[in-house]
Amino acid sequence: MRPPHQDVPEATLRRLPIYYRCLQDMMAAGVVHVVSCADLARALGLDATLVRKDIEMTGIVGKPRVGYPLEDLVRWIENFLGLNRPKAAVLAGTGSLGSALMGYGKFRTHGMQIVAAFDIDPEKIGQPVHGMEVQPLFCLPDFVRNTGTPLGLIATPAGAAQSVADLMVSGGIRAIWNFAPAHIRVPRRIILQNEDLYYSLASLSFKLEHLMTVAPVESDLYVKNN
Amino acid sequence: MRPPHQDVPEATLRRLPIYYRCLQDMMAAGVVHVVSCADLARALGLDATLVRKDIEMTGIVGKPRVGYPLEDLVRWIENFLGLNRPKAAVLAGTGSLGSALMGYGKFRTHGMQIVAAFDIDPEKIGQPVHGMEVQPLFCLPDFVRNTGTPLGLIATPAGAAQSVADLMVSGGIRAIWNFAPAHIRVPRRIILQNEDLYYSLASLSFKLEHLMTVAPVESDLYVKNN
DNA sequence: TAGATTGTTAATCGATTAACAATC
DNA sequence: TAGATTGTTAATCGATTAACAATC
Repeated sequence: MRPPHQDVPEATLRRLPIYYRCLQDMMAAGVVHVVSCADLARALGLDATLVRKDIEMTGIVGKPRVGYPLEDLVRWIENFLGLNRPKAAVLAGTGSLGSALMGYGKFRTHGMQIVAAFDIDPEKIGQPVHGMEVQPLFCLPDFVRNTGTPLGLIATPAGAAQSVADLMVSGGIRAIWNFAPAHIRVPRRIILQNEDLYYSLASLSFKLEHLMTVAPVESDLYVKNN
Repeated sequence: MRPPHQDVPEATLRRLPIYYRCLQDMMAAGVVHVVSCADLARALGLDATLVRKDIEMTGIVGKPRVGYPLEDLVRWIENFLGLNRPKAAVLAGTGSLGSALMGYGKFRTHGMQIVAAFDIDPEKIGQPVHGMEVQPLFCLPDFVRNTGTPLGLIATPAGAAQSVADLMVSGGIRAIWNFAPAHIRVPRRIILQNEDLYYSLASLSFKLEHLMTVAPVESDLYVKNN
């Protein structure tokens, strides 16, 4: 029962879900019932020691010479990440993106359940979106307070993001998942995760221009001359 | 004209777009026309030296004692990341997410333009989505080949993601931006960027359970006892 | 027993931070 | 000139990789 549960590196936190999906796929395939770090590393093109360290963070104890029982490992990661304990979430903004988020049915089995949706547009308020009635935005803080909802999703236009974040914070939200293309500021105690497509696009754009040329031989020579 | 344009750290590539947006906001506010690394660092809660190193990667030369002309800096980052040279992109999958992506009008001014949309559903083919006629999926490879489109977006269900990726690769795509919740494999030369919400959700879930308690004093004592 | 794999400790590598010299 | 900020080099820190001992 080793894990400190503190200082789990961000990088580990990014990789564990990848292992999780890969292991689930293996389980679905049903070919093997035990998996070693080397197996996982090979499947994902990673270093085996890195995989082992990551997996150790979950606290599971494996069997030398054998590996980890596939199903056990899946459960440990699931439990470690909390994917089996869905967090309630409120959604602000029911445009195309917000609506798409509500349609992601599998969020519930992956740690989150959207329990209410809010919008400022009178035309949308009262209308059902994916079977849930849209509520007026000003009701959001009270809803968060009264239900103790820990997580808020922002899927508004950029201009509204900061004020919506403030509303969430005023209601006592603990974490914000921001999909609006805007930089928002929140108190230090709030967990903020930005899912900004423009940020992703920027690095993709760079790579496409610069990294992409795994150049043919002549060009390689040219490059070396620099 | 210093930058190697090779080995730009991933971390730098993630932060530059953040600076870019912040600087644009400053420009819009119009209060200042010159900015120092310390200014930027303060605005974003980062270390000033870190900001300077990142900015140096773009190759811009600043003035000691003064800083960087705001507009110049914006242009340098923009040019460095290639945001001013839109890349053509094809979209596969025109469900709610794909449709939302097509609706992101500002992609064009941020490095990407969706030039064609594909789907396998006969009901969607031929229909317009955001003013663009959906084409049958089997036409995708030829389209990519004939137009030299460098970038492919996958917004299909998980089950279809790998085969769509294969189609894109067969057409000669150079980069794939994958929004489907699935692990896909591509040849090493292809740039692959995953935008997997389940991965993000997993780390958010963990933080919500474990990191969130910036605990009151008694709890702090308790934690120390571990 | 022999050998493969885990668990753990040490070495390496890269990114961040700190220190300082150059300069407007 | 004095001082703030850039540009650059050195120190620190953390994550990855390598080495090895423990174990089934």
